[in-house]
Amino acid sequence: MTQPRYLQIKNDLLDKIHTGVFQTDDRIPSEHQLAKKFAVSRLTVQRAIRELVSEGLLRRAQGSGTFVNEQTHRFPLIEVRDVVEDILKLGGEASTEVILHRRMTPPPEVNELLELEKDTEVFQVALLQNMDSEPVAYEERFAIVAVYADFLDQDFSKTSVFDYLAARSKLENIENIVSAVHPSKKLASLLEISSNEPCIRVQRRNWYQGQCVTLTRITYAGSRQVLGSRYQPR
Amino acid sequence: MTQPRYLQIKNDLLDKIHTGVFQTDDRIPSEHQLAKKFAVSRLTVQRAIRELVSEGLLRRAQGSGTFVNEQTHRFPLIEVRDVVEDILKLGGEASTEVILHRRMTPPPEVNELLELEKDTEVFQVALLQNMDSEPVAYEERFAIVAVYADFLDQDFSKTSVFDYLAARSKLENIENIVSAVHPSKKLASLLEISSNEPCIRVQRRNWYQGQCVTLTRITYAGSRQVLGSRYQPR
DNA sequence: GCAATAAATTTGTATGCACAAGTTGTCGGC
DNA sequence: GCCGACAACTTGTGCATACAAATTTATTGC
Repeated sequence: MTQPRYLQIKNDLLDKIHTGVFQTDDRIPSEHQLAKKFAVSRLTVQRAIRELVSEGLLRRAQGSGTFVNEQTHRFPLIEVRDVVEDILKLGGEASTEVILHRRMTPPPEVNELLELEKDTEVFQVALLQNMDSEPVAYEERFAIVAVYADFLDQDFSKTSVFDYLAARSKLENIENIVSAVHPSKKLASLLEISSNEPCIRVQRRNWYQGQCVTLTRITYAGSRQVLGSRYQPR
Repeated sequence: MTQPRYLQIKNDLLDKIHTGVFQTDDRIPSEHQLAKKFAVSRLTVQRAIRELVSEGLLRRAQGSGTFVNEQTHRFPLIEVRDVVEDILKLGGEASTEVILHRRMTPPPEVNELLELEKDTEVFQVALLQNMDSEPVAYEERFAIVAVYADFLDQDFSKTSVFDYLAARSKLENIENIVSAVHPSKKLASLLEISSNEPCIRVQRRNWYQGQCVTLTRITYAGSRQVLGSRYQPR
């Protein structure tokens, strides 16, 4: 069982990167040089390199060369799915209660996050996610009117907001911020927890064509709620 | 400015997947058929397909065909890096204080998480991560003695634990759990926060050869600390 | 010395071909 | 009816070659 040549080359490069023969920002030998060295065609070398580029270890610039990226040892800590999806996976019965669903002028704090001018109107939807009729998360979303014109026509107790957005694939850049907070009194009562119970809050912003188009804040119901993931590296 | 042909093909396939022309588990036309349809060489089609495979949208089986994967709309919410790395990126001055560094018999609760027999010894290290001499996170790690024999020889105030583990590449399966907690009294005093302040806690377990080999718990110092990421889909 | 030009280098895209290897379905023989 | 042999199909790997496009380096003209 011999390894394909492009894999041999890929592993050789990988090794040189990991052992420090190639340092960050070094230029690696050109495709032509590598092809000669390994006695293969340029295309075979290119395949090895392209895979390493797609895996983020190398970057290349036409006319200039191929360079080593900074090695950051990063891997996904959590992946975003729909809350409903998560609940269903756990075997529970999910239901969604629509608390708010309207057009409004956001408070200055939200305005700032959405990078909007003053008094611009946005859509707002607030949902309470239940599992087996027990609240698990409070979800609040703001969306730019101009981008999501049919927002108010949606029935978010059936279609998930996530699906609605994903179907339009208007996600260009996503920022996620996770923090721990105490819920406000109103939120505590909605989630049926003490206002002294620590909660995870996930704030997400999506950009489309350089503009922030949605703001989402999900607060999970206290310490009985965790976010988890499993991941196989390589 | 015309798009490369392999991209045109890729986008055409992407579109057919998103609009449901190709459903989950459908077999898409063979490379030969697509090559004929688009009037390009097989390699050009192959490149489009290979990229979609590496992005997880398609899967292929030699001799059988190329199939559509389930579309899960998932993307990384946060990525794990080293706390020290994070701090350095923010521009502050990072330092690490080693609180504990020893061999011990873990309490039953840790024993269970590591899936160990009673009275098995493990290495324990506890670190306090500082930024500009202000504590930002408390890091507690347990490692199986048999796997990490040279654990105690490491100076974790210099080499990060993450690097130590990554260099040995003994990570086969990783589980992450994020929760919100109140710190214990001892922890609150170490982190110099009130014990009523909500904190993010990340618990990570790594498996190697089917066995859980490390357990890590990082508690971030209260609400002045958040986890974030930015991500470009596609 | 400086700037425009030209040449060399390097990656980007694409074709056509060839053979290997795995999978599936068909056809015969029994 | 069942099983093996075979053919057809599909993906996997690989070569030689060509030209385009971007960048860097060398050269030329002033």
